[in-house]
Formats: sequence, structure tokens, C-alpha cells
Amino acid sequence: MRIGELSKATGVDVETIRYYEKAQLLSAPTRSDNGYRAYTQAHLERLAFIRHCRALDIPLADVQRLLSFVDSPQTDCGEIDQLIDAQLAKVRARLASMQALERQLVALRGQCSVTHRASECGILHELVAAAHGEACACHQGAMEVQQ
Amino acid sequence: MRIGELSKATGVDVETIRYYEKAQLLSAPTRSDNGYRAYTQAHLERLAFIRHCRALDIPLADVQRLLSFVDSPQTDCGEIDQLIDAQLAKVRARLASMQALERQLVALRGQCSVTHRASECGILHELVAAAHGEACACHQGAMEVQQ
DNA sequence: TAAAATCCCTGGAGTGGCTACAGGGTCAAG
DNA sequence: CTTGACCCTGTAGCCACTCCAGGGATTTTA
Repeated sequence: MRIGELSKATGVDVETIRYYEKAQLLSAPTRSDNGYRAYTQAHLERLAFIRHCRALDIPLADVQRLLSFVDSPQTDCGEIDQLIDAQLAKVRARLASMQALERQLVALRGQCSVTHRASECGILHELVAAAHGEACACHQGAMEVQQ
Repeated sequence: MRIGELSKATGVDVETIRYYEKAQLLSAPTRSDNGYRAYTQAHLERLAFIRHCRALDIPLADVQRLLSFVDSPQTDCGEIDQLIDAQLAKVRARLASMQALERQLVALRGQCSVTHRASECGILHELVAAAHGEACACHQGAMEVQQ
């Protein structure tokens, strides 16, 4: 299988596949006589695994660790547990801050007056007011915990 | 005000302040005889404005546009409206995908069997199964829309 | 007064996870 | 024989910082 075929089969960009090889996530395939990469079914499965993990927003470094468990299934899997838990915690933290963010933007939006001159724009007033440390519509109490 | 004082006053890292100057978000301050940056109250306010926008996850390029409105308040503010709306839409899209992600991770977690050998780890099985295109606990129906 | 700690400067590199070239080689169809 | 689609390597760019090396200025302490 050439890189373009693998790309089509998995929906992963050709450049991304080469990037994964360079990043040591995907083992370097054999080469055809013309120097083209020749992939096997094993590569396809490994790539699908990587993408599934990435869809779960698992960092590549962690994907690599997961892959090492796939490769040596006799080791203890406690770390896998921990890894997924940590990932969940991270996602939840981000989720909370995103929700706060949404509330803040909703509060901001609609502050704009009808006049449509920036000097009278409610949004701009709010943002400037916040810079002065005044209470603003968006940051009421709930100070966000940005990542 | 020296850069360290500005940093303390705003909670913004010294390096970040210099970065904003290089990125043209903060005008270059005058220098003292020793070459140190000497900031004014105006700089402090502008920096606070930038940070407030950043707390709302507004990209620096957009912050720059907002700053241009602050500087020339006679222009039409329709763009500000649009900018905030676009930001809100972006945040909501990310929020939705994060929520899907959380559900998926919750489904994954707890799949780990008691034996604690990777070969029998439910999480790993799920991830590998997904790579084979089988139905997995985490990606049931709700395909995430990753940014 | 000297040494040490703290501050400041510049310029450059590193982070993650790609994405986008530039500048070339290979191969099949018309 | 040329066009186009594919492939190769290597490098640079994206975002918003963050960190570091290698130096100078100032302040605090012994």
C-alpha cells in the first residue's frame, strides 16, 4: 500500500502520516524500488489506533505509551487506567473553563448599542471597563481557570 | 514603571509583556537611561485590556482589531459585534466536541478488568477494536467534530 | 566595600500537532 | 512527449507563549 492509499483508507493526511513516522509513532515501512513507502495492514491498524486516540484528544506522547502496551501485552495495565483518568480530568477542567467562557461571551454579546459607533459600543465599553478593574458583564465572580 | 512592576501589577509574565511588544499589541515604551523599559498607566490599561480579551480566548489578531477600535472610536462597531459572535460560535463548537469527548472517555474508563495485565485490559481492547472499525464504547454514534 | 542576589536586556530556540511549501524524482494515460 | 498525479526530502510556518544563554544594571546583604 502506498502512502496515498493509506491516506485514503484512513482519512489521514499524507503529510500527517509522514509526520507520525518522524515522530516515531508509526514504524518506518519498507520501501519499494522507487523509494516509495510500502505499507502493510499492520500499519493501517496502527494508524487507525493513533487516530482514535487523537480523536479522544490524547497527546501523542501518551499514544506512544499506549502503543507500547499494545506491543507488549504482558505488562501491567494500571498505567492505562491512570492515563485515561488523567485525560478525563484534563478534559473536564477544560470543559469547565469553556463553559465559563461561553457564559462570559453571552453576557458580552448584545451589549452593543444601536448606534453602531465604536465610541458607544457596549461591548467595547465592557472590555475597557474590565481593563480598569471594574465589574464587567462577562467576569462576574466566576474567574476562569484558564488551562 | 519598570517591566517587573507592570508584571506584578497585572499578573502578566515579563516575557509575555515583551512578546506583546514584539507582536505589536503593546506600543514600545520609552526607555530609561539604563535602557530599561519605562511603562505608563496607559500601558497598564492596554495590557489589562489584552489580558481580559485573552481570558475570553480571543485570538491576538482579533485583540489587535479591538484595540484599533479603542484607538479610533468614531468608526462603525458592527465588526465588534461580528467578532464576538464568531468567538462565541467557536467556543460553542469546541464546547460541544469537548462534551462528546468527555462522554467517550467516561465510556472508556472502567473498562479495565481486574487482572491488570495489558493483554486483558478492557480499555486497550476498546481502543484496538476501534482501530479495526468495530463498534466501541466511546464512539457510539456521536462522531465528534474536532475543530 | 565587596559579594551575592535580583532585576533588566537581546536574540534565539522550543512547545504540540500538524500544515504548507520548494524543489525535485517517478509513473501511467492520452 | 507531454501532462498530470503521485511520491520524495527538508524546511518553515502556525499559535501564544515559555525558556534559556549570555550579558549588563541595580539593589541587598555580609
